[in-house]
Amino acid sequence: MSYKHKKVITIGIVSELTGLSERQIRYYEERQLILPERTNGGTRKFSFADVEKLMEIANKMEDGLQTSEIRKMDKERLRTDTELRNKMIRGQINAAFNIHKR
Amino acid sequence: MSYKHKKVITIGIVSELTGLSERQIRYYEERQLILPERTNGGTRKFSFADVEKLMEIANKMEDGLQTSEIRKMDKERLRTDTELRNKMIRGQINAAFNIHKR
DNA sequence: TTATGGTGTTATATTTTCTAACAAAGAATA
DNA sequence: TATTCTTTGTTAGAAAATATAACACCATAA
Repeated sequence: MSYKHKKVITIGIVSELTGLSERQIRYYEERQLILPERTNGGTRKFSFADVEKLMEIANKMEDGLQTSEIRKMDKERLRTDTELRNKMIRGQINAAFNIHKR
Repeated sequence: MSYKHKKVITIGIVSELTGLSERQIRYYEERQLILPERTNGGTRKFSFADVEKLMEIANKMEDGLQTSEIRKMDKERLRTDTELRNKMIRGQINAAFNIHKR
């Protein structure tokens, strides 16, 4: 996996990188906006991608959005991304078949 | 700075990523093979580049090298790299002057 | 107005990390 | 060979970092 997505950063460092309080970070996890991994002992581990995500969340919160709205946007984003990916895959499959058809 | 070089990983995670014991990692720092940063409280922070470096160190140790020899190789590597960079810079400067000379 | 959302703060427990010291096995050196 | 040095494990105790849970408070939504 890429360095960007590897979960290796503890919450104190994430707090420094994002400017968010640990309280806020834990709350956003509770609201399912981020999903850190855990050590065996239960300590949270975040990725740089999580850090980026948290900065986006901070921006949206500043714009007056609620966590529930952000959550919905995330889900919607996932849906359209998945849809697009599937379309592209179907396109590739069709192309592969058509090449050999004529 | 790139994710690869940002110092954000604590020693326990580094230990997991590299397979080295915390004792070994601290010892290699003592021998100046790596230079982690510190939090205000004194906790070490490593980068992915440090993790890569540690894997190289592990290989060299397996080959029977001593930390002092690895240290020398590092210094030598730094020397030649610096030398090469300076040569290239001088080359660029010369090229820039020559272009305008004729 | 009342309920919900977001965050700070506090308390207490647990986990993680730190340094320092001692021991031991193997490698290098006198 | 005898001695010193290198590397690593282990232990102990302190300090730092993180965890959860609860309470309070203000702002905003319903």
